[in-house]
Amino acid sequence: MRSAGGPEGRAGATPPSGDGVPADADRTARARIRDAAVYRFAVEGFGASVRAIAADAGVSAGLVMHHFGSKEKLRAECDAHLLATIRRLKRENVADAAAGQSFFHKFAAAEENAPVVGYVLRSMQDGGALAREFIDHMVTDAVDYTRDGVAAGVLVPSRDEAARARYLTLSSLGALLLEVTLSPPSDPSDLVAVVRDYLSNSYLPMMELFSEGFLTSRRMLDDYLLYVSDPPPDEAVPAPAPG
Amino acid sequence: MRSAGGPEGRAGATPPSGDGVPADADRTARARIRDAAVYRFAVEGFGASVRAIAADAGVSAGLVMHHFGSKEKLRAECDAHLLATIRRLKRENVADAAAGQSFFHKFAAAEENAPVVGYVLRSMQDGGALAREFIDHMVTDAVDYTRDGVAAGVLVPSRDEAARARYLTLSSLGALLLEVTLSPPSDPSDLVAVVRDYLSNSYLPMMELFSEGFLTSRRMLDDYLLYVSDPPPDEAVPAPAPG
DNA sequence: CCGCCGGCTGAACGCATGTTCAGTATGCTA
DNA sequence: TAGCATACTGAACATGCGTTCAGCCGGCGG
Repeated sequence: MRSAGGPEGRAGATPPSGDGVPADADRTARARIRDAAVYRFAVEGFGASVRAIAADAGVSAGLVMHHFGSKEKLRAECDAHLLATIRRLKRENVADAAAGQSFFHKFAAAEENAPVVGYVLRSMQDGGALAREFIDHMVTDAVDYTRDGVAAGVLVPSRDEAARARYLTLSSLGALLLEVTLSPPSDPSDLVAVVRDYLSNSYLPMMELFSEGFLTSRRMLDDYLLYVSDPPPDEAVPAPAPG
Repeated sequence: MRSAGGPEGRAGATPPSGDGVPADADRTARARIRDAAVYRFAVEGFGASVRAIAADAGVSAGLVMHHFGSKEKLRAECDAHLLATIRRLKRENVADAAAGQSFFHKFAAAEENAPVVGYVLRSMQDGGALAREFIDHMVTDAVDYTRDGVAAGVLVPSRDEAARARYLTLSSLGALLLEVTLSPPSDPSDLVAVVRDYLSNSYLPMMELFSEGFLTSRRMLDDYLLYVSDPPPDEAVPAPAPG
């Protein structure tokens, strides 16, 4: 399919593609490959074959190697591109982001960036560098948001703000990751639907927990605080789990 | 290594292995293969090769096929075995399990069942049937525990106990999964150390959240409750995220 | 006009995988 | 002792993978 230098050849490839966002056919093969890779990686995970990606982009497998050198480097470029996209989306939405979760909710529930969400989730499954970076960003943001919230008096202060921010972020993202992994959408375009369902199902318990707590007494917390302020002599590390 | 019918041959294989828990060499090859598979799967994930498993068990790859038919069936048997193990451990510890988390904390922090924990985490990463079953069990248990806790007056009641149990379970397990995926132990035997570190780091924020909540006012919760009791006419599904 | 260079293909290579198979050794049964 | 089922091996097969390579084609500088 698509013999080298056919009727249209790589029309419009060498000259700058011109205006705005070009249609799929009218773009650099390189860019098409990258986008196809993002999509395939999001849908199938990073085990997706170079040949499948190449087929999606309408080129040969050899060309992928020609442009990117190796599958690993291709993935690295996808990671970089995704990180840039996320940063842009974040910047665009920072205005109406009130709480830490908020950005992610809006972001993940938006139809148009299903591939981005899928890719990030895959990266989390994989433990890649992107996931680490993404989560660090989320944690940093959460620290900022909670600081503001505490200052404004709408959030309860914590004895260890950093630990709380990390805990809340890991819980939110981890739960979502687990949910999506457990019941993956049959059609990848349903990803956002699954995400939205999960978010709407967890909203009530989350709000209850955030507003009313879970334990009726402070005893376990106080016990723990007492415990860490005066630990038993034979143990350096605070504690695994008193309860 | 270990040619067919060497000096010791399959000594003690056909006759019942006799008493108690036999040493590694003195056991059915079939059992050795299964255990090696559990270990490899836990350490490397389900991409671990049949040859590697066979080598660990000290047999040829062909024998694995002879006993299990296919890699898939081998994994199915590992799943079944793990599920049985988990149920046993649960039964043994049900006595001193007070809260929903408690069992899992003790279970995951115990040195001896690192392979079990690793295998379950891998299964969650993979989205396999075992993970679904395991989590369903955890959720069911959480429902029971919270019912008891609410009845005893130590836990705040929820407007949707099932949803809360699921939310709490997915959050706990998801966060742990994410943490381990993000910074996997270099030596697989360090798994429980990583788990223990994570648990001790999240204990304070968790206790704070459970005891003191996160939001200082009930407004968001009340808004949501008002919203679901009288939803806007153009929308069937409750809500994605008001805030 | 020529030659070159870069985008691009299709076939091939090397490797790892799951699986098959013919064949060997061993213990049980008759 | 003969025969048979079973445990087991080592080589081989088929497949899919990432990657390499010789070569085609077309635009562009001389």
